[in-house]
Amino acid sequence: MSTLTNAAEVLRLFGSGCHAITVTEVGARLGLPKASASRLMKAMRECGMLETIGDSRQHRPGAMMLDLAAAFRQSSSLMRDAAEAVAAVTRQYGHTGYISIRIGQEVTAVVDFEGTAALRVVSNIGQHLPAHLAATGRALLARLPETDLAALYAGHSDLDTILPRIAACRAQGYSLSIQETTPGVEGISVAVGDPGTGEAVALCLVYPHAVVTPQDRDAMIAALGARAADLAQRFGDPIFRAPDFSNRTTP
Amino acid sequence: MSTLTNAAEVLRLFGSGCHAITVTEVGARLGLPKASASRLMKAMRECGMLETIGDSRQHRPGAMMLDLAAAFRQSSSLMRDAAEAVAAVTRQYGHTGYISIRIGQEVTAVVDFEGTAALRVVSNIGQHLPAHLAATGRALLARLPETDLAALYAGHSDLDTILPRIAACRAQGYSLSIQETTPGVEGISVAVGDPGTGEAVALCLVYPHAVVTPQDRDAMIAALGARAADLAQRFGDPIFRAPDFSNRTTP
DNA sequence: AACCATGGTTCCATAAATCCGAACAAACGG
DNA sequence: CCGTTTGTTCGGATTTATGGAACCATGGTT
Repeated sequence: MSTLTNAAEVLRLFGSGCHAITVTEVGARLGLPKASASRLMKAMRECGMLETIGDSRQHRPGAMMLDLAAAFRQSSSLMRDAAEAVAAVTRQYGHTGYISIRIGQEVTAVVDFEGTAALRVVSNIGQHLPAHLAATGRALLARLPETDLAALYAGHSDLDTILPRIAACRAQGYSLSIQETTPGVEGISVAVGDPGTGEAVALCLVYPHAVVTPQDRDAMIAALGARAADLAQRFGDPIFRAPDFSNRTTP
Repeated sequence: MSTLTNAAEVLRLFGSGCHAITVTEVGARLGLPKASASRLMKAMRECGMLETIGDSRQHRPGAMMLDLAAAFRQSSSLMRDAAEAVAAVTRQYGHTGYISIRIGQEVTAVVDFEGTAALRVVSNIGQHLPAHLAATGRALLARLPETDLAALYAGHSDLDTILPRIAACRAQGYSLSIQETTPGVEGISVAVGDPGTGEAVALCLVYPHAVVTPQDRDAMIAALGARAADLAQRFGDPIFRAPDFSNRTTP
């Protein structure tokens, strides 16, 4: 089914900052003759997968993607309930929260809740980060058996630092990110899973480093952990480990 | 391109509460032989458009839809800026806000911002409402020339009530919904457009009817209208009309 | 254990769609 | 207006998609 594959490749070009694209660009990036690119994108327009922006030559994903992303979120009880839990913590503390999932070596945000606090965080839905470099990613990786983790990162140049860091996160029950992905911003994350579906999500809060004391931070970790523990009990997650403050690191 | 059309039809089944679907259901709903449905969905799984939920037979849209929805939102300066404007009003008043777009006779939400107030609103992204029955829809319809509006609703059974209602909304510069789509909930909406791309979005706030006084409501309408006016000026919207309280109705 | 129903997958000959380069059309900028 | 760039259409050979039949997997019943 080459047409479907080509269409998916076109759709996959939208990411990493690419919100709109022309026929010529698609042809160049996918190595398609311009006639093929033009015809494919015409067909994708006609079935709603793409749409043009006004009368311009720029194409973007079609509006149906809003429905599809919503259906994806709603398809999982775990994601739905985790989102509710994070929303509640966001309301409680006023900081931005979100839930993330892992896809291979990357994490991506599923839904976010903007806080009322001073920090304005651009939504990171649609962004993919290396999992080991983000609090959410580390929390999710910590759920993997050692063998699976080693296999996932086999041959990775930073293997020496990744494995111990994830192990520390696993022992601690949460992960912390200090100015790691965004200057001035700290993030805390706890992951929980559903053995019935094999899914796992990371619950996360982000806040400005400068305005949150260590005591505040611990309170938020505890709140996030309590919500996650509730989810873990509800879904019967055998891997879940509640945050443990007795051995502090920044994994 | 029949395969692409079929794939799009499969994807379009996700909506109106359908978050997951099996091969047999797809075959039945699209009138496809089960062999065709099976093969099509297998190909869609392989290119990431669909994924199964754990080991079950249930299929959902693939996670790539999160990226595509984000790209859709980011592809439009108007949507981005309108979202920021609504987020600010949500923070200011604590009520849930969102922006919507119109697709034919329907409206759908693009992005929402959950408030801190008592009202817990389930995200309506992924829901489609008849435009004329929603505040956002009426605000957007009010932007259409009379002839376009009449053509859009030609033959509609409620034409006698739709046209005057939209006209009233047009005269007033905003629309109001009182317990119309959700019991106990009121919504206010103002629409603004970008003549460069031909796009229009409705900015909207929803709040519990019981806790918001008419004075509060007017203040929120004014705040939303001021933000929309700023957008209208920035994008050069010749149709925009600021909220006008001198002739109150509930259009 | 054998059988049945249900849901899903694979096979294969035929039908339909796709492909690419060339020709053509449209849009843009000087 | 003209030249350049971008995008679209055409058509026959090639590739892919199709549907019914056969097969497979799973769970429940006798």
